[in-house]
Amino acid sequence: MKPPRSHVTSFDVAALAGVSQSAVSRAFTPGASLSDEKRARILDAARTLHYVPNSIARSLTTKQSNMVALILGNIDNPFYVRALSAFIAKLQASNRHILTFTVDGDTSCDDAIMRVLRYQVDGVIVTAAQLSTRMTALCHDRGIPIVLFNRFIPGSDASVIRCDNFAGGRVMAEAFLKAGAKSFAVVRGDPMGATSQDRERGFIERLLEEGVKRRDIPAIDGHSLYDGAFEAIVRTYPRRAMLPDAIFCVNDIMAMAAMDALRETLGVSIPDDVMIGGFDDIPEARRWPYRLTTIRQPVDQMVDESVALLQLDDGEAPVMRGVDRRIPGALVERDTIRPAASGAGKRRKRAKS
Amino acid sequence: MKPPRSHVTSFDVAALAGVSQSAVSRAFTPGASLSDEKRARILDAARTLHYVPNSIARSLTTKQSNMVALILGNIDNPFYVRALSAFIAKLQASNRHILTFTVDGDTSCDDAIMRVLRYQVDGVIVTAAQLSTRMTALCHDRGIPIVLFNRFIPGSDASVIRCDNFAGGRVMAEAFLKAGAKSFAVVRGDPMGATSQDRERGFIERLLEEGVKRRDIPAIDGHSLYDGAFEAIVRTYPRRAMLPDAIFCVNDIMAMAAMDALRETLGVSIPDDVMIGGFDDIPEARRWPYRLTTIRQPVDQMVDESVALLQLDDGEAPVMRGVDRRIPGALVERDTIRPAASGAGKRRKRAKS
DNA sequence: CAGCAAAATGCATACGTATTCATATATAAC
DNA sequence: GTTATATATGAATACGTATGCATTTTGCTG
Repeated sequence: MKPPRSHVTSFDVAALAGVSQSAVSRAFTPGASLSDEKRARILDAARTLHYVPNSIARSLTTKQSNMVALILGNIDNPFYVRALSAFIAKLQASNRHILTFTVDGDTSCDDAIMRVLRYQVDGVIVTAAQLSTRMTALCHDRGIPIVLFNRFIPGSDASVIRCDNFAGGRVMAEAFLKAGAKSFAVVRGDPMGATSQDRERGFIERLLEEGVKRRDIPAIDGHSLYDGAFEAIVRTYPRRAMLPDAIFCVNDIMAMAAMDALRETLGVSIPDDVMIGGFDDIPEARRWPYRLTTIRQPVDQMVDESVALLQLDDGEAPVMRGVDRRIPGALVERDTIRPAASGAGKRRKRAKS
Repeated sequence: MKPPRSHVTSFDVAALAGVSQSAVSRAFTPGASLSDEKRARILDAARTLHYVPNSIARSLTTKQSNMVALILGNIDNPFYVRALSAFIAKLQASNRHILTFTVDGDTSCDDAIMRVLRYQVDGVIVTAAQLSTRMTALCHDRGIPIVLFNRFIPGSDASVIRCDNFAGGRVMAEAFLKAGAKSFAVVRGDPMGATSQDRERGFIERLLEEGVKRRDIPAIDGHSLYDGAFEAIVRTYPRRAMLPDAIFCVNDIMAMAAMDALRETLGVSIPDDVMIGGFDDIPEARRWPYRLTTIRQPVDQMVDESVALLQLDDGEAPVMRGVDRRIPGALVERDTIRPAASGAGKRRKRAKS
């Protein structure tokens, strides 16, 4: 029925334009030495033949695939969707192509890397997934740069770009203290993940300085999921009297889950009965009925720096390793923490941000 | 510093294992004729040399890149994130790789297709983006199957898999009618998009049958965005008295926006003061405080059928064209439409779904 | 017009694998 | 043991492009 994939090659175009195949190749290579007249004739011929250069063949000779692998876990968290979106836009703008993988329990990140290596990708970005140091070594052997986005793997020499989670945790504690909170709790994500740990540790450190006892800051496991946090909150606080003054959730989806759970099951009022703090500043956080006070991760800047670290434009540069860039986040004050001034005041509408 | 990308090739492995390069190639090709003893020796050699087959070179000879392009617009809508996630999982499971593109106003879908064609992808899936018929022709010429996910482009012979949007609209109207609604409004997305139009048309058709006058069903443009719908609702209903009995939003994010807007600005109670219907059944729709009654799109089934239509496993099959598969959605009854029985009753909690 | 640098062009080859074809070896049938 | 058949193996080549090198053409200076 259909012609068996009739491929138009640079030779066909060359024949039609009356030039050599080399000339055709040069016509599609910016900066190559070729007269304008000939280039025009070639492009004309290419158009009439519907010729499209074959990137696969190109990659074979140049050893540059122009592809970047993006390995993501936990796509349920809107923060990583936001990051994904930013990565795609950024890489697409520089004419790069994105090979996307998702990993979870079943498909380990190492598997994904192994498959990606076959494609000679120019770089690998890993977000929200675990990665063995053996794999980073394998990538580095082959000269493939790899950067961890908001992940830290002890003992690995992979580069990492992350928000300053520790400092962010401290800032959140400070905000609670200023608002007059005396009792606290923290809802953490993956108890083994560096991201969750750092935020929690920063938070606790600041409270300890204020004389709060460590055992008075209970940790609740929300597993970085909406449902996980919702159920954990319901289980932990069956009665309103048990609530602390302030709950720090190490990311926004869990904060939203906590708010939903507390309002639905106990009918509590936020921030009057209990204050809530989040982390990430996902788009949903600013919406009614949440208007969540949170720490904003500068996603775009983090993405920019991640891509820059790949050094895609300089094929000869040695791969960066061991970089650990911590970018500060910023407190976004909305309606889930009482304003500092008013001692125990009424809820007050704040300017939209 | 670093060795200039020392690539271990099948020749190196062949030399170490004392066999020909052909044998190495066969060792990595399932089903190839090769003795077990030799295969084992080759795999051993490959392991010690850290050899990884080069898929680029492989693709060049086989003309099968094992890559599928995924072109997505409107990644702000969680429904498409959900679809993306399903596509990745599905394709990954069959050892396929995904080339991801996002398009919006700036980068048109046609541009993305042009870039994708260079990579000899085995198939293209387009979700939530416009596409010229010229491009589908170009793909078909090259034997590349292309399927539109929840899009319909009149005059194109690209295959499309979509939810039965028209029928879904009718079902939603039916649900409103059963609940006793007498006045209506519809919040639409892209007024030119077939998806939005079909849902709206189905909805209206059913109401016309009931004697409702067309001019009594005002359309509000929400642009398929949370913010767009929020503002449109606020603008359209400055006073509670102006509200209809029921508002059908052609997708869930706009329904959530409508609920947020109405509750925040007018303090209305849903479904007592106004009933809301959505479409998609995104994960957020079932959460408190929404618990949205909506039409569920069977994402997984739609994704499965889309991938099946690509016929990736049969390189010789002629590309399917002109298929238009409409998969029915299902009404998910939650708390934003009053139960049918109670004439104009109190809000009643329903079982979690 | 000579002389020379710079640009333009074509030829030939490399990139790393899959696969066809021919040959060698093992297996089966009688 | 002999022929027929299936299987294993290697040599050689194709896939489509980029690029180093040699050669020709152009442009420019004196």
